[in-house]
Amino acid sequence: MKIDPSHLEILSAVVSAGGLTEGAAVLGKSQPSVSRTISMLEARIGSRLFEKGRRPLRPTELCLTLAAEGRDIFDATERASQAVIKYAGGKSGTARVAGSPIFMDGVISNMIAGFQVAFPDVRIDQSYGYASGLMEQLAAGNIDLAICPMKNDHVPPGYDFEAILPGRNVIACAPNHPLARKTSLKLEDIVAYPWIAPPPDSPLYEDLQKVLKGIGITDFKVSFSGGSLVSVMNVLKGSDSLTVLPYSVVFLQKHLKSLIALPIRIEHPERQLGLLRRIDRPERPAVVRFRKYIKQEFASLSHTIGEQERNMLWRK
Amino acid sequence: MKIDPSHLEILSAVVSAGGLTEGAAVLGKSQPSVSRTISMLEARIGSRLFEKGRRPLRPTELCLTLAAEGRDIFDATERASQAVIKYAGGKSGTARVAGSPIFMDGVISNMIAGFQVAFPDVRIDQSYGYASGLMEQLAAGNIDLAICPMKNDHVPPGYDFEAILPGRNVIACAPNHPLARKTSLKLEDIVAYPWIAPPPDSPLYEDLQKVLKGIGITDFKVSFSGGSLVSVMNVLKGSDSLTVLPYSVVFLQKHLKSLIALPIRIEHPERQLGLLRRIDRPERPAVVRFRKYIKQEFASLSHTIGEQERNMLWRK
DNA sequence: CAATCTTCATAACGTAGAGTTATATTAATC
DNA sequence: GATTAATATAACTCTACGTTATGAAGATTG
Repeated sequence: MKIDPSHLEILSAVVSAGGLTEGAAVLGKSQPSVSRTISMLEARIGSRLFEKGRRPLRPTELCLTLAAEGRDIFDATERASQAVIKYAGGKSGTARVAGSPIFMDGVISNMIAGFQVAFPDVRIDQSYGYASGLMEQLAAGNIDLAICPMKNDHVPPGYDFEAILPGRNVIACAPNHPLARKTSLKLEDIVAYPWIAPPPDSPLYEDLQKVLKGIGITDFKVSFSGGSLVSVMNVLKGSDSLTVLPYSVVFLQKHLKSLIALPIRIEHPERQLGLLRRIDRPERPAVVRFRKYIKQEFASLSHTIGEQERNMLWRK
Repeated sequence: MKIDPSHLEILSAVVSAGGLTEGAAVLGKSQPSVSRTISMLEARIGSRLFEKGRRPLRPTELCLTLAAEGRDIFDATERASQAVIKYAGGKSGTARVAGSPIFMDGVISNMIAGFQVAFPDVRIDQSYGYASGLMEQLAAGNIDLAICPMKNDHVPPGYDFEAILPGRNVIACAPNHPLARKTSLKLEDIVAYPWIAPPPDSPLYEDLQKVLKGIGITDFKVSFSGGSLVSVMNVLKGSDSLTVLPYSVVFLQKHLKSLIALPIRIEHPERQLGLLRRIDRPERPAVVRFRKYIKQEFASLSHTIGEQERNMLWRK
């Protein structure tokens, strides 16, 4: 015998409310509706649920047993509703995000930490990639959001791009670098030092070349290449090398005293860092929440950088 | 947002079966029916439950959460169904039974013990009373079944009476009574001993008088009256008293060596012991089961008594 | 890569049942 | 016995579930 679970829910409401009228009120239904539902349930199970001809409705033993199950069912649907609300509000679920390694490690992962504290039930799946690969992953539906530099007017069709930070690179070195102590810096000062390069397929590698060419250096020595941010920082720290990194990355490492930017204004790429996603694929709530969180964090970061900026002297 | 619990059940079936078609088969429904139910559920909660355009249907995270609740709901309805089946089969519930004290204590309670072992989830509410009171209790709906002596052709309208044992009384005494050793008993032998009487409102009290009058004793001494069976037996054991008791009661005490019947055939009442119930009130399954159990036990008891009977010599 | 297979989605339609309001019954109370 | 309060019934509408038939699309295979 298959019993309709919602009938048990109704039964439970009637029993705990202490009557048909009150039960119907609790359920937000009319009294006759509930009355008939109970009658049909009685007919179906072939047993009375309430003693006949008793006016403060008296539940039978079987009724109480069934009502207890009804309560369980009510609780389960309630939990389900809450789960839906939580999910729809972006407070649970998964956001799959990918981006260029240096950015993810140097900036995004710090932001993710804050997000996790605020929304512990949202799972973040992070992976790495560069623009073309990221777009493939987006198209294939393997990731929900890409964080990468892109020229604002070069966004391919089918994608949406929100700029969150102007592309801006700096020459970076370890805080104990000889040049860090110099008060006035000349271009000639930096040519003597070896360079560390990001992985050759990274857009930063291209930036490095352009930057050095821009300041007149065509022949430079790359002493290390291919590492992730942590490796780059470690090598910088243990040597006199220089490198080119996004300013935001260096900025966030500053208080850790592991990186500083040399006050030389260099050519900045025309790209902007931004959030890339497929326009056709509906965003899951957790992704929306994560994306907005990241946008807000970057807005705040931009502002902080802007503040600091005014107190600094940059050489061209 | 109110979610229909049966939708969650269906979702759970689809998820655990691994597809719409299999899920529908498990549920005993057609595939389009299940398909549409899922679609409507998705529309109602505003989130996908299965990833779009994936052919081995892949549940989303939210879907798995809801399916887990669906499983709980399924389990609850299953428990409810089992409870109904158990109840309808008379294997759970309550039977309220009442009867004359001596019978209840001496015979019925022994049978109840066996019933409880066989059906531990049936609760027996026992109480005491005599014919008129029992009928009132039946009429008021306070008890389901009365066990009492009644003349077969004197059953009042509205009641059903099933005879289960002919009324038959014996003169009983303790096993260590002086008369117990005598091989041949004469009526004159018993007049010397004091008598114990049941409560004055009991039909047994009337029987006692008739019996004694029947064997020519009009002037007898009642040394104790009003006790229940245990008190009667205790008094018998500690004195040389005699009493009149239903043969079935004495018979069942025999192996306990606490009572014996004197082999004197006395006048038996025209009443029969039987099961009395209201004809208009539908019997709950547990009551049916209990009543049939008692009938069967009495049939077996009758048979056993009949066997013993043939090997005994009764004096008139 | 076309063909095929499998599985899910959609369409169309009948019906059960859950909702409503209005009203009749009935148990409890004074 | 009259009154009151709660439940049952009636009559009707409409949602939604069930069906079968069929279309569409991802997966698989030669």
